[in-house]
Amino acid sequence: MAKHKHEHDSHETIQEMLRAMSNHGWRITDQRKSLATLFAEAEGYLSPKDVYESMRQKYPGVSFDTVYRNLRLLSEMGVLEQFHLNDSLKFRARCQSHHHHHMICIQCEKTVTFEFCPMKQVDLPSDFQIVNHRFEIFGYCSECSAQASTP
Amino acid sequence: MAKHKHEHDSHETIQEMLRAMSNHGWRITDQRKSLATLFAEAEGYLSPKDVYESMRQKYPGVSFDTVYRNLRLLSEMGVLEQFHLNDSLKFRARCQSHHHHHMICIQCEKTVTFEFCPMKQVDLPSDFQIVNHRFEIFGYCSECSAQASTP
DNA sequence: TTTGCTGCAAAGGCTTTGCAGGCCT
DNA sequence: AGGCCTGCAAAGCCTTTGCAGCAAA
Repeated sequence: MAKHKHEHDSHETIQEMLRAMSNHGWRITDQRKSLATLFAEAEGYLSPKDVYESMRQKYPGVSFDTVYRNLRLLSEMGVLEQFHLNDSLKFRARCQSHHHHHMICIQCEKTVTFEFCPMKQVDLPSDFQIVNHRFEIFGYCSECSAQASTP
Repeated sequence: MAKHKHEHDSHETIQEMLRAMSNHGWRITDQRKSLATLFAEAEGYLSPKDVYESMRQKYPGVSFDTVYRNLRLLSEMGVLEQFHLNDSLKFRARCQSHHHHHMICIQCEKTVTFEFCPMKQVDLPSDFQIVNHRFEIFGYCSECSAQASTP
């Protein structure tokens, strides 16, 4: 049941991503379908290399520059978001639903969502013109801390 | 008076940085003195290139790899902190005094400190083991927004 | 059919590394 | 005097770009 729900969500996400590309006048190629599928099913962050390796399994002929080109295009379009984790660039599907923040596991790099947003509480000098903000909590998710405590 | 105070702070910071290096058994070279001075006096973030350009004025013979080596060593030691701004790596002197967060001007890259920390308020799942957190607010500082509104 | 997209290859940045000589301690 | 640090040079990533052929619309 949970599994079925997850598959449904992934399928929705894939369709959304492909629709977004189409709306921007982009062509839907096999490579881009692979890319959409990959990010819709990913639970954490993916590096360009991760993306290349994964795509190559389903689509052997893919090249590195195509990966980079599409990662960049999708990021500029707001479908993916970039993030620097351990000094290397990573990507994940941007959460389109509503505003929230993440806890990020520094071991497996999976993310856990929470609703609290500090911007509602913070009191700031009025002469600073706010554009956006970041708030992330780093640590070990339940699975990784369980592993660490059973050596 | 304010100027005098600032100079005093810079001087303190330089001494702290040099002492930290010395405590770690590192040698105090002219290049490292330049580096310490530069970061103690900088108000915002500096890229490796910025650092190289600035150091070269006071110390013409400096090389790029020395800049990188020392930036890395100082970061690992906790004297400097790294940050990705506009997709490029930047450095600044880590605030040693007390815990706080920053507003960062996306134009001039200067930072404004504020005391509010969201970790006191946020309520999280107990099975996530927190290690650290980031909270930054991006926008235009008073000077840059004033410039923007007078074209 | 018409562009846009891809793969190939090569170039371009940024950062790191090996080495001999010089400087800090 | 000894060993760390530097500058030079070159290599090593990671990422971008030019180009001809192919594929989506």
